[in-house]
Amino acid sequence: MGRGTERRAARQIACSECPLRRLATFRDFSRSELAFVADFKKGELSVDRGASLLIEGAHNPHLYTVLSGWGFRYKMLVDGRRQIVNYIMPGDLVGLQGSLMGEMAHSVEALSPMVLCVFERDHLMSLFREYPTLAYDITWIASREESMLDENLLTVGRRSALERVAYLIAFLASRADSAGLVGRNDLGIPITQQHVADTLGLSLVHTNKTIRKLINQDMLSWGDGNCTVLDRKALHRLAKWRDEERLPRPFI
Amino acid sequence: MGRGTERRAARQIACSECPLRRLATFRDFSRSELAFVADFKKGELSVDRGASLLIEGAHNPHLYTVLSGWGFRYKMLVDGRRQIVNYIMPGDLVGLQGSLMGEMAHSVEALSPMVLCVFERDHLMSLFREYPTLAYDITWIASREESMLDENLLTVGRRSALERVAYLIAFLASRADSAGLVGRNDLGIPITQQHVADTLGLSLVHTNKTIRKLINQDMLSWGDGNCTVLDRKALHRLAKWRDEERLPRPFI
DNA sequence: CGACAAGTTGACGCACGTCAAGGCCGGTGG
DNA sequence: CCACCGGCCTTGACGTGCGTCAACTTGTCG
Repeated sequence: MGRGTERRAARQIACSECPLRRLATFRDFSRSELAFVADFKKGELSVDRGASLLIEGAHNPHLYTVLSGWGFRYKMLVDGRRQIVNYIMPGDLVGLQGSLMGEMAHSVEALSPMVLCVFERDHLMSLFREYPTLAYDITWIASREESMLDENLLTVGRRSALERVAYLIAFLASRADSAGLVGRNDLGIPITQQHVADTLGLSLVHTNKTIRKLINQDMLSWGDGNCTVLDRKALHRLAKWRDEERLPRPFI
Repeated sequence: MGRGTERRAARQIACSECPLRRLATFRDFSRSELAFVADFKKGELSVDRGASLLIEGAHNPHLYTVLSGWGFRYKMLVDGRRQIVNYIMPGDLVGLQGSLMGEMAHSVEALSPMVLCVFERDHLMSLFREYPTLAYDITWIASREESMLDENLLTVGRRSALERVAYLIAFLASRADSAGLVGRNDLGIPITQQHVADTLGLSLVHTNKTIRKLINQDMLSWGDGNCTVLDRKALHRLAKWRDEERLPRPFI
């Protein structure tokens, strides 16, 4: 499928005991919804850091929900220029676009070891038929993705390099929060400066110099392929951040 | 609601006679689907060029489908920098994100006189409950929007100014095609160079110089707030365009 | 020990931004 | 009728934020 090892494991976590569902950020399911999802789930997929989950142009019979780990979606031009389009973390739905439209229009790669629930795309229609509330949730999730992309476009199109970096780091930290990735012994955001550059439309060198400025101002620290936020308020100020109300969100 | 006049008109076009539905690009409806949509529709909205349809931060009780005309979605930073995030044309759904998540995260403005079908967002859940095929369509539409945004991000982040302009014009021409806007006496794409600049993350002056290069190479022409494509292949080549399969698409 | 991935830093160049001025044209009002 | 204005496009001169090139460091893995 791609570089990096990968293996399919038998089901390890029952949906009823899904650790994500306990988090305050995610909405509760009715008993029957839970039963449907448990049946919808066909297995689990574990991949290493660097593994390709989905590849642009391919047809993939599966749909995933991230159980743990980080990843990113990206597109490439023929000559190798890469644009990271968004990041993926626990609770996110992966591969919906391919399920609906056939061919994937982007690739997905793991930033850390990941575990994903596997669903079959052929059963998606039955979800829509039998569980309108879940169908609504899926649309909600797609719509949330859309609004993240809008904001990322604003960032790449109209913010300066310094604002862009501040925004991106604050954005990732905020999402990590809401996905319940805080108190754990995860050391921070598992990205390299190359990822930052490819997300923000900057060169690696200029990205490095910009990050360094933020480090020198004690807004964040960088080490070992890991970024940690030290002064979130300062980042928000720099990035002209506007927080949105954060409602409990759905997840499949 | 915004600048520009605006008026609500009584229903003028019955869904069963919707001119869009006759186009090859849109999928056919069953009789009962059509009946539902006809009932879902609460009226029509006509606005002039320059009118604001939706405003960032506002709550709007409506959901729209574009019947005719062009518009665009945009976001702004506090200091006035503007980023156009996508364009809107016949057959597109407008305001879904606000319907699902409450507050609008972007604004929408008309590029030409527009007519829109008005739906009430409170009835969206009943659509999901009673017409899973329509719910599926809505999700499909959201997913299509997502893949357009992905591509726009790639453009703004990784293409050069010349590639960006070529890509954008080709993109708009292609969408206009598939929305059935060709043979009509519409003279072209109704945008100003300021719109192009705000879409591509460029300055107005540099945008102008870039467009001029394309005009001098007879790839397009510009006049009277209107852009016309003269050599689509050349634009595609320049933009490193990849065409996607174009399936019949849904529309509500 | 070499090889490679990730980060760092300085020197230099260019693609783009900014500033400034002017042209064209349709609309409005004297 | 002309005078004036504002929206849109155009062009030149000049400045700068970011890209490119190149070299070095550090850590890790074999």
